[in-house]
Amino acid sequence: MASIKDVAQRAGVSTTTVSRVLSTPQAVRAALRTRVEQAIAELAYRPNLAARRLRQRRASLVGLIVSDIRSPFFTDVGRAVEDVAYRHGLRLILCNSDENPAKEQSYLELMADEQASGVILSPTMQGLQQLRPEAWPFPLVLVDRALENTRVDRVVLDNQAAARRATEHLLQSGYRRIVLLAGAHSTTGQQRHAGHVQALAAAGLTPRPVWVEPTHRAGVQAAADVLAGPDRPDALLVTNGVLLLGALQAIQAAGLRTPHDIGLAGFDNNDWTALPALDVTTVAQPTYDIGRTAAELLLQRMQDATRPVRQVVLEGALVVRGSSVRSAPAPTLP
Amino acid sequence: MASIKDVAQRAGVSTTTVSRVLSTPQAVRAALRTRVEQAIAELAYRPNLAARRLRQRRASLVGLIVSDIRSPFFTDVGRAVEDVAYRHGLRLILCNSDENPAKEQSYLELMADEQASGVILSPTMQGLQQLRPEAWPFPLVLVDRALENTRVDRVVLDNQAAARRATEHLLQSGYRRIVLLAGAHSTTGQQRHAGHVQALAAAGLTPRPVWVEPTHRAGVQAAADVLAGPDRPDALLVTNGVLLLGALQAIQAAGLRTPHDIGLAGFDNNDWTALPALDVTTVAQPTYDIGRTAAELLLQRMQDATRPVRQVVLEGALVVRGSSVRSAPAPTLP
DNA sequence: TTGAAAGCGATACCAT
DNA sequence: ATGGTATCGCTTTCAA
Repeated sequence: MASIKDVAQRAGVSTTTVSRVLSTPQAVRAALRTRVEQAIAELAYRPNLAARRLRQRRASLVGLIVSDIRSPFFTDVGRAVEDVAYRHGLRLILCNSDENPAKEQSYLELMADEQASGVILSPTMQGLQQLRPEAWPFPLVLVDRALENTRVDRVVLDNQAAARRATEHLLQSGYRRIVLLAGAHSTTGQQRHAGHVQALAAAGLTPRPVWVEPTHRAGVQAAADVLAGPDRPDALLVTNGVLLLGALQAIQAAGLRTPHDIGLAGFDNNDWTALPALDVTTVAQPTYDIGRTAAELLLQRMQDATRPVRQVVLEGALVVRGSSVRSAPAPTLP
Repeated sequence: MASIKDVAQRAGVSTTTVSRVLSTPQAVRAALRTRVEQAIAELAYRPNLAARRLRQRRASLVGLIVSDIRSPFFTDVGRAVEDVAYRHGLRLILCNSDENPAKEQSYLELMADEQASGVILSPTMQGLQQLRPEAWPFPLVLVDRALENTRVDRVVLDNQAAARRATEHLLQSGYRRIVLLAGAHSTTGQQRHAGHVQALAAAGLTPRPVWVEPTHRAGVQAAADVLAGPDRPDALLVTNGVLLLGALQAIQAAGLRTPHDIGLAGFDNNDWTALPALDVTTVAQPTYDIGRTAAELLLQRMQDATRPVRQVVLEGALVVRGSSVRSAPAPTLP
């Protein structure tokens, strides 16, 4: 493995010059620069990152810690972050906390140990409550989930508005006994709950939220319980894609059909929701924009640690499909 | 940021002793060790990984480079690899090549730059053809995709047998005009094609393979073309989960119903395939086992570079559901 | 069992 | 514009 010394020797210059060719080429005379570049090519030299980091005391590397790597939402966000990072010569390390606060903590420590230049985090609820951004040696940007009073850059969906619109849509379709399946342990679940309650209140209706662990299994079980219980709802609104699939599974297992027997709408416009046989109404999130914006916020923060904290709020788009639209229109409200 | 010097000073020992407490605690007298450990705790000391790597010339870190981060197959594999790596004090870096040979190459170089201890790779076809395992400074284990004659450890599915069984199942259900939608640019697609052809040949039937880019869009398009073309097939077999969803989309868009109008089966037992309204017959892969085995092969190779190359072949399980079973049984073959 | 000191490979300061 | 040299923080001989 060739080192900077070997390159210097071969080019007949000092290691300093080689280093400069690598970092500030315009500071080296063209003739010398060419010789160095040739030596680099001939030796297939690659700088030792460990040595560089040791000296510079930071790595050209950003971390993305997500709560569920399987979610298309986060893979899309990840792709956007990677695109931006790559264009700025930063490497991306992807970590999956799996909704586990201990794992999340461990990955944040990994990032500190690796001397990451910055981290984008989709925190667990517990992690968010304990989060002390200033305690970490890197700038932090939150995505998807955040608390109002946390003093840290973030980009989130207008969850409340999106849930309100989805609920209003269900009401307009004539559904009245709506149950909300809300993902537990996340701020998004709470905010979507708030928007849902808001819309119901405006219509003079009482909310019926059910809080569910954000797993497929739990989604199936909770939906099945609700459907089998007393006063079966005439519609379900589900606050994330995983639970939405679970709810649909339970609906079909119970022999019910959307939109007639039951209305259905939910967050995350995953591929399968568009299948004609399912045709599920969803709230589509601007996933790529979310990731791109988060990466940009991080880059700006890396350049200026003192700039004011920014929150970017993006809008979701309601994709109306057959699962929430009854052929016979509901009677108009008074 | 406290360094090993600070710890040594506080504990009244040399840096050598601190280093030993960290790596070989039993080589330090209990009394001293306790003092050092206390100093470490008081200063919240964390070793500088860059310095350690620079000295040791390798990182306690393994890479997993997958071709599609969105696939549940790879996220399951990733989880297994992470579990094993974590238990052995190794960190995992997850990379997504996105079926792009250039990205794959770039990530392999990243791993070399990071001085990774080992890499698990699901290669693109082009990457596989050019792959020179001995050219990398780390041991390599292939998952999911491999060529017979590559001299490298690997763990793969018995793709041919699985495709043969799936095809035999379709034949037993009475389907005769079967079209195979096969993912292009992958050894798995080719091997599954081979198993399919084998089963058809045994039944005296002519294969009708269609090679498709492994994206959702391309899957929809290809299936739509096949369904609208002359001599419409009576069944589709699809070699991966992404294309399977696309095929189902096209089937439903064409107003066809499984299993009567058309039979359907495919690889990857993704969550949505179990929805009663879809009920798609699939080949389930032992994803966690694949990941665990790959990680174990890598660890063994890291310990002994000279051990013979091993290939582990795992079996898939055919999950028969309604999409491929006609209510009226087919006439028995002669 | 413990410590002194060399050295890993790069960068950054200070000369020239 | 270029080079000499100290230095980043740790591990690893080697000696005691």
